[in-house]
Amino acid sequence: MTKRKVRVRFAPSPTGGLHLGGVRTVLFNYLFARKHGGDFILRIEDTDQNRFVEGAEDYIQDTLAWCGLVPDESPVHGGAFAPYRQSERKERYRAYAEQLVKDGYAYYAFDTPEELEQMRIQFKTAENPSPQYNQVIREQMRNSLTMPEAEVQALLDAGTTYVIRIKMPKDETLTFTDMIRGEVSFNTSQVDDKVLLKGDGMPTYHLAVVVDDYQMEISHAFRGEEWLPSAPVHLLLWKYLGWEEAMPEWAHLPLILKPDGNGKLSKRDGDRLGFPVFAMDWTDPKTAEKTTGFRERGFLPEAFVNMLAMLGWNDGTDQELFSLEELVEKFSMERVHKGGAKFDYEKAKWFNHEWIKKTPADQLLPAVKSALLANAVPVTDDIVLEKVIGLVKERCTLLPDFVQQSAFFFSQPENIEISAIQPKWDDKKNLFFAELIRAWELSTLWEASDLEKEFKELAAANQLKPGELMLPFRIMLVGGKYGPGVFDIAEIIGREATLARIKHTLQLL
RNA sequence: GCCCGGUUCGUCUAUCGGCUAGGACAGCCCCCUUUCACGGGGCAAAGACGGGUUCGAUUCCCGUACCGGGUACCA
Repeated sequence: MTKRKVRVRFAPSPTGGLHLGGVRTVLFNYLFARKHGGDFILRIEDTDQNRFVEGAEDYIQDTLAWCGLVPDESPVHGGAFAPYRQSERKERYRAYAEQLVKDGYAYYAFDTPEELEQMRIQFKTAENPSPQYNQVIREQMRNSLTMPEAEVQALLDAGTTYVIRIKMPKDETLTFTDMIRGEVSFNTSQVDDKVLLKGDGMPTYHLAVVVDDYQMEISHAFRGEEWLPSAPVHLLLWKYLGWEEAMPEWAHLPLILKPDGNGKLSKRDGDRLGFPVFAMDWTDPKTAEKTTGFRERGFLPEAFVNMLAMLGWNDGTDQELFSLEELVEKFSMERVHKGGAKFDYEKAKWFNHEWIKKTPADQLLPAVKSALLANAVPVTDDIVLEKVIGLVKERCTLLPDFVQQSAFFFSQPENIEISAIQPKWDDKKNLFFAELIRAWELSTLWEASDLEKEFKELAAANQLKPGELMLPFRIMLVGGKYGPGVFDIAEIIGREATLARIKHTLQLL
């Protein structure tokens, strides 16, 4: 291929939330574009007016923004190749379809949906459960190949609804090179006469994708593996339209599969198995059905993107944690795996945990703060919050985990799990804490290390093992058996709160 | 059915003919920590099957099996 400016596109149909596989396709497009100094385009493929879903396009834009995969050109970002919605490009497609008819590469078909259905029933056999509108069958259908020219013209003049179908040649071998799979071949006799222009005047995907990729000067076309079977149609269209030289290079990405059983991952699997499939929350405007997304589950976009990149790609080393910048630098389509990958939510969580650990507390702060506020944790002081985050983040896998791990820093725990200490509670311990209160009321220092030293010295003086006292102390401050080191907690919540919590619990015992 | 694609530990994967088949997640055990984690150490776990080609195949070729995708006036 001649070297030309790299221009790639993500071309979703706005029919609902953006699924994992979709975001991964975006990611690979984005990485490839950035790596080669090219452009990343978002094009909305809304040629099926029956499937239009309110809000879906905004959702796609929001998802890309959240992931940090912002397009250079899109319906909202504009660009030199606007418009970027196929519905707004409608007028462009018909002329090409008509041209194909004129050149003998396509034809008019007047079959009604009922007639098509009847054809499928009529020709259906055990060996051929789904008959196609192909080189053989088309001879028996109502189209400009079988009907006299005058009749066709009369139908056309009368404004009869028709579609334009591609005329697949007989027994030709079509070969192209897929960047991931290498050479792939098809025999045209196995491919049916796909509809190019629908009865409502809108193009099908097949026509639209070729026309738009050509007009938008797309250099590389990446899409899911489910498109591989229709590649010969696209190949032929590029050829018939006379644009063969400008055809993009193709890469068909492997599918993301269900964790259990078989088949490609669907939203239903997430509902069934309890993990997100969409990037962000999505509410179906018609059914009001709500689906949770990775963002709302508490994933960091960095982790989400990192996880997706590793689903089918690796750099050949053992490295698994990559920032977006590193991915841009190291990504190559040739290293994308051919086989589908079963989605593993546990591994996805691991990525998030790793990213929470490696992200500095101050950068985590906004996300953590909103998670805490959403759960009625009264955070006011960002300085304190930042310290807390630094202390607890290694024990948080998802953002909401910060709620349990840090709520007690900001308010006295409501439930004190005294059952954890009561069985082994005695007067000696009671006395120890009474003395501890007195000692700490007077102590001039209030740092974790000093507190721990005093605590242990006092324990020794009372002939008690520090270990026996640590859990009770933790329960007093935290309310339960969790959280970071107790003396760190005491340092942060301060003398007043520490002593108040000890006293409070002592009264319960 | 037909067409296309795929096939390494339970899962994600490394290996571009030399392998005692490596890593990660999950699992199990130990240490650390008298919370829970983090961290450290260890165990267990794989080349679908059958033929070739080759001194040598996980790697190349063929067949079979299995899995996936497609087979719409949906993308």
